[in-house]
Amino acid sequence: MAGIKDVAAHAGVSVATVSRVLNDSPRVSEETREKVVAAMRALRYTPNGVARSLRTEATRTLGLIIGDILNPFFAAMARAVEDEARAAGYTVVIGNADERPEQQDHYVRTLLEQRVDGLLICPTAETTPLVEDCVRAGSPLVFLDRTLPGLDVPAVRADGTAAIHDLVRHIHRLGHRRVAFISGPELLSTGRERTRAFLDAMRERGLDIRDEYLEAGDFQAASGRAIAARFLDLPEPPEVIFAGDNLMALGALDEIRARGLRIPGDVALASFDDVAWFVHLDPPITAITQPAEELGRRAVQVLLSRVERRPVESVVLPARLVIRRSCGETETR
Amino acid sequence: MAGIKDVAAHAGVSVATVSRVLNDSPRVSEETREKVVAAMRALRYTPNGVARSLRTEATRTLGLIIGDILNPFFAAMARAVEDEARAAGYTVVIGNADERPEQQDHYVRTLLEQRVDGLLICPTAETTPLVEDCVRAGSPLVFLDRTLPGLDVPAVRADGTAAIHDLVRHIHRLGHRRVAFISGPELLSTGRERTRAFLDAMRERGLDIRDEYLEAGDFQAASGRAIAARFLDLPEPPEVIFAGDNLMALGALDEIRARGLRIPGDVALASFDDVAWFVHLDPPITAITQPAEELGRRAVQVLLSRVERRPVESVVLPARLVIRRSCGETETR
DNA sequence: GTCGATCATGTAATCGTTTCCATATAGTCC
DNA sequence: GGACTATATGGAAACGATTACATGATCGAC
Repeated sequence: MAGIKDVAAHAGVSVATVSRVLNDSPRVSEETREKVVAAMRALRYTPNGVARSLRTEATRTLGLIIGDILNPFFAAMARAVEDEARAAGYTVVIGNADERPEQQDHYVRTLLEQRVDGLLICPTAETTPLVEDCVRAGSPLVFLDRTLPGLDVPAVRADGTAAIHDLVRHIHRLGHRRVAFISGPELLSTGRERTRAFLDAMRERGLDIRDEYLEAGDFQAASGRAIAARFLDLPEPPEVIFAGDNLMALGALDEIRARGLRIPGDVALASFDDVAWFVHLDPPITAITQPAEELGRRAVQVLLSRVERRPVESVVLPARLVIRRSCGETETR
Repeated sequence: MAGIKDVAAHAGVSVATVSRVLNDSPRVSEETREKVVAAMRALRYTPNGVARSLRTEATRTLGLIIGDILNPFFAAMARAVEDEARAAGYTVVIGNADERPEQQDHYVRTLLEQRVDGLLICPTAETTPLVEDCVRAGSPLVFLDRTLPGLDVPAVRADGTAAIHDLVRHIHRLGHRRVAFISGPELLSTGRERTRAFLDAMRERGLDIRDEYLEAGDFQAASGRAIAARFLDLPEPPEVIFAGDNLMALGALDEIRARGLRIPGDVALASFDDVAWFVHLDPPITAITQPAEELGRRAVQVLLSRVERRPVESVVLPARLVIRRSCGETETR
């Protein structure tokens, strides 16, 4: 493959000059520039980004380590990250951590070796020593969606507290009293936050929370289904099931359907995390929507601020309740 | 950041030796290896992949240029590509072409500059000169899901012909005669193939295809909805609407629901492309499922064969009909 | 006509690895 | 004990760009 030397020879100039036209330096005459451009075209020259990166210590590449690209919420964030990065002239390398700390570490290591300019991580449950090292070493790191306690890393995430309060009020006004929550893992900041908000909101409305109405899943569909089944098997089953993410809501939905129960007549359903097809369900599912795209975009902006050593602040965006029909139709009060 | 030189100095050996332990060369004594490993640990040495790539002319990186990561079919392929690549020791750079040839070109150019070892492309409609250049230059290229006519590039894709014949038979046996097809763009190989298979299958069963029952969308939800609306406005609307991909099926579903029509009583619905939530709909949607994960995995295998200069062949996997309830319950014949 | 400024261009060092070749040491064989 | 081989290590040249510094030309001002 042709290199800068070949172009220089072909155009009858030095490599320095070729490099200058490559980088749009003003220090080169129009005439020479044209000669060089012609030579590049003739030789089908493609600049070697690897060599350039070695010299300039910048790869114009961002790493994104994500739980699972199949989860529509993550997919939407990934998409936005990609768009925003491209707009800023960066490409992004995606790593699926699959919620496994060791796989997350694999990607942190690999991407660091590839010398990405910055790293966006949706951290899995545990803080790993490797991540701590990164923080200490000052690698440009930004957490996305979730945070890790005790680490001084800027984070871009949504806060569902207000939306959960709204949801509980909505449910309450609909006349429901017994509401069960399929929570997320206690180890994830998002899981903790949602459980706490739910409990607070219930207490605030004077609704008691029975122990058997609160169980933690793992943010995957199967756990949602199993927990919903246990709720429904209770001597006094809940009137409402609120799932802590879209996949567990899906699992709960399956269980409800499998039992031939009607929503919201027999049991109401609500979900944290909205996904496009909730609105196509019958009835459409009431859900809390997170601004996935904006999270992705903002995360890139924050990360690029860090990369360029500008001051950086964490970002918290509100989630929002979207009332549809799966909890009931008319609010009474 | 510490480099190989620092490690060498710290361990009291030469850079060559450090490099050898880095690459697991057998030509280094156990004693020295330990000294070097200790030095690496002490200095928190992270190998510089950029420098290594420059020297070895290999980046252990694959590029994946895809229509839209938000489309669950593409997301599933991307996920599989990533898994398979990781298993082989590669990372994946993803580019969203968004069905725009110029954006596809942007990524081809960028990834080529970054010297990815191979490129997986889901080509957009038109063949661009840049892609032709790549083929001519012999860059390791594999097409995924779609092909481009007249280019000698291995492709990994699904063939829906048999499944479409099965679907038409299913519909026919259910007693339906008037079936309309929302086809994909004529410019995409998948669009063409599905239309042709549908027409063939209909003819084979002696069903006539009225012109007004065949209209091409762009594989996006909005076009599916608009075309479904036109079908339903016809003096004699179809008994069945078959959508050429999952997003257009979604659009059609919206239109049907908006009109308060019942599925399959008022109009039946079927979709090319299955997505997880079709089964949660009421009624569950009859669909043709493509082996997205296997396509992704096989594509990586084929691409790596090319990269390693082993012989390469295109792969065609069958799509499969999944009968659910959206076309009717009991087949008569 | 000389001086200095400005501009276009060239020379060569550099980035952090890998790897070819050379070299030193030890071990084996006759 | 000398010749040879095997083994462990080091020196230095790549890889393909960027860039600090040097150089020669042109030009205006005095």
